[in-house]
Amino acid sequence: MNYWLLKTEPSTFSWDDLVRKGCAEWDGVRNYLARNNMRAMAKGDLCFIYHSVGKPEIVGIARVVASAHQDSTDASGVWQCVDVEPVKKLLRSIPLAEIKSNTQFAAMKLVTHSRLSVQPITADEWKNILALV
DNA sequence: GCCAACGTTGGC
DNA sequence: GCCAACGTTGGC
Repeated sequence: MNYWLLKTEPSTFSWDDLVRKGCAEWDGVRNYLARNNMRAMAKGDLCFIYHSVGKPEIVGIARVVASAHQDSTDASGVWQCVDVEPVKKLLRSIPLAEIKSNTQFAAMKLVTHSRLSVQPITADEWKNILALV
């Protein structure tokens, strides 16, 4: 099983929106690297949901329920998305500042490639983030 | 195929 | 609101 981080602007689609829907297409991604990462995602993989803009922080955990398929918001057929469902909200959101200030996360894509919206997370990073909660 | 111009993302 | 980082576009 692999781990991932999904970024979203809460004003567009927030953690609460995901909980309300129960299951959602992670659509609207228009970046090739992010798309390739989604293609590598398998059913059952776990993802951190990260809120960008405003209050940057990791807010919850979601599970992949369908691997990459056509993005229904894209007519060209170029873009794909996965389906995710909420697993649980973190008891305490982990702010970006806290991740940046901790040297054990220096190699995280969130730090080194801050604009990538779908990122792989290593098992160690996953475990260490959860240890902060 | 290079690179300048431009648009977007997203932290601060 | 500013600006750095980065992706994309298009002229040559």
